[in-house]
Amino acid sequence: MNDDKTMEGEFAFERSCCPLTNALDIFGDKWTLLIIRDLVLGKRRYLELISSPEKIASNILADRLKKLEAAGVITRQAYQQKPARYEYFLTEKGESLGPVLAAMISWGQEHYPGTQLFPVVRQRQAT
Amino acid sequence: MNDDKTMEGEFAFERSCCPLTNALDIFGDKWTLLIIRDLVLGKRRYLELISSPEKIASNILADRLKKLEAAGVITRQAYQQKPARYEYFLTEKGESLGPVLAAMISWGQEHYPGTQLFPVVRQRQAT
DNA sequence: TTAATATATTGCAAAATGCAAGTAACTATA
DNA sequence: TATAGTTACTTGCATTTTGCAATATATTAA
Repeated sequence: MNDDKTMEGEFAFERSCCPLTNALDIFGDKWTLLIIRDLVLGKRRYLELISSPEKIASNILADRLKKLEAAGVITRQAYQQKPARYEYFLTEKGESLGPVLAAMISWGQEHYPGTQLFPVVRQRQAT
Repeated sequence: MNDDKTMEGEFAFERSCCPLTNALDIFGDKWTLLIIRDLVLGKRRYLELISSPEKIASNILADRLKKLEAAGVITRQAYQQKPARYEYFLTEKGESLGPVLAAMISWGQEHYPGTQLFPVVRQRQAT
């Protein structure tokens, strides 16, 4: 494995000690922030996430949910047993991506006229 | 090809009309925003860009520079002929990514202690 | 003549992505 | 009872992207 993240001290970074680089190592791809967006909009379940208009593939969604949970950005809670069914929620670390989303949405709206954000699915709980 | 970007009207988007999605279609990967970061820090030339500690591969850098120019995020200017050598600059569209970088850097610094931004290479021109 | 510099391109292996189909454990309907 | 539907995935495989090393091109310097 040789996973540097288990190292101690000041050199435990995958690519560099740049904060931007370490952020991109978590969500630097075409799908991860769309999942975060959907959770911010109130989506919680697999079928809700997979129903977004970008048509994420099922295996990609499952992979990203695992990685985001491992990174501490989301958690999942079983809402029923037999069979176990889960809902996904943003952690505080995930919630704090709000300004990142806001900045990117603002940039997109400015430079790609005609784009518009999707409606909120469900009102989120106050923390 | 079937490239929707040549279509007219309200349906000319690759994946969806979401502003976040369209932003991610430009810089949703592990490298593009690092190039933007370097340009913000004052880097201009190929060797400067390729010398960053993340060790971007030469073909990836060339590919991203082409795509960013096509997207109107950067421009290049020859600083000499024989042989032609280019410097890369952010356009206004590229400069306006500042708040996106700032939000991501802030998130990275908050959640990945020990990260620190690299020093400015060269003072940028006032616009 | 040889080396160095700057900006790439090429070839190929490895990894990530995309698509379709399959699976498991139920629940609802005929 | 049998059949179909729901939800949350997993699997297999082809395509695409990435990563790494080597090569290319034009020029200047030693």
